[in-house]
Amino acid sequence: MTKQRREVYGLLLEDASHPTANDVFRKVQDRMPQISLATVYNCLEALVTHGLVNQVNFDREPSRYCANLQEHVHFHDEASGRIHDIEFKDGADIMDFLNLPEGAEITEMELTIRGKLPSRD
Amino acid sequence: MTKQRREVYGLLLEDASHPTANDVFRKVQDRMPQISLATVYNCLEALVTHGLVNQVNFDREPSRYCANLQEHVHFHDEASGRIHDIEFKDGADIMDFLNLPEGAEITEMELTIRGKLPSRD
DNA sequence: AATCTTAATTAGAATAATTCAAAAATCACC
DNA sequence: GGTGATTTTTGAATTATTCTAATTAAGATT
Ligand SMILES: [Mn+2]
Ligand SMILES: [Mn+2]
Ligand SMILES: [Zn+2]
Ligand SMILES: [Zn+2]
Repeated sequence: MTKQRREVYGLLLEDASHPTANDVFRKVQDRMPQISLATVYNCLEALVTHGLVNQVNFDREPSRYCANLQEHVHFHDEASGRIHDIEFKDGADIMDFLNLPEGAEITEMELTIRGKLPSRD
Repeated sequence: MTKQRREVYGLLLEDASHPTANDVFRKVQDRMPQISLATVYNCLEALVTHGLVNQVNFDREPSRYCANLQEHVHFHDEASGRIHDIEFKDGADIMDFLNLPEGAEITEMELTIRGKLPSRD
């Protein structure tokens, strides 16, 4: 854990907005004006490799980063543009919904949903 | 439907390997040597816009294209590198597994799985 | 058939997220 | 405090995709 990695990680822990590498760069710059974008990419890669952070991809958009380690899916709200974490119901197992061939092993799963959330007025 | 679009679409109908734009380009060139990569991108975009073809994204890899219009998810086999279409079980509804907020509307959903399929020996 | 109209294709340049390479800085340990 | 390993920094390279401008093709109209 270097200073820069701690800074990037700390930001992701308190910012659940699923920022892009560039978002992270701009925000970390407030506290470390000399940090470079390449370092942010390096830090994010290190955090992802060590399993502290998830890299989240939406279509061909820039990758976003998420420090929520709970298994969850991503809901992309078309109205606000915001991304929300959605958890599975207790006991839900995705294997129960799919016609997977006998003996298939799942390493990793990514579910993203696009839609509208009810406005909070 | 232009000649080029028909050619690209025909290829995708008979090739379920989820080829990239570049894969499509190389294969269509056999039958239309003068076609350009930009045209392949244009044709794919037109087919996607008109709902005949799905654009499939895996992490940050190049987009792949799929003419299977049945609702399905993608299983990326780590051993072979191949992508397989997996269907939902009858009556399965993803909303039943998720803690979605009251009133959320789903426009679109994408589920990709990475794992190992049993080898077919 | 010749002309007009519109949309599609082509070739090549531009874009933008990400990665890479080399040099400078930092760190860990003796 | 020196030495080797790791990280950061800067700036250049990469690469999938998009854009631009010019050309071609396809239909419709005379
Ligand atoms: Mn963002
Ligand atoms: Mn391919
Ligand atoms: Zn998340
Ligand atoms: Zn498919």
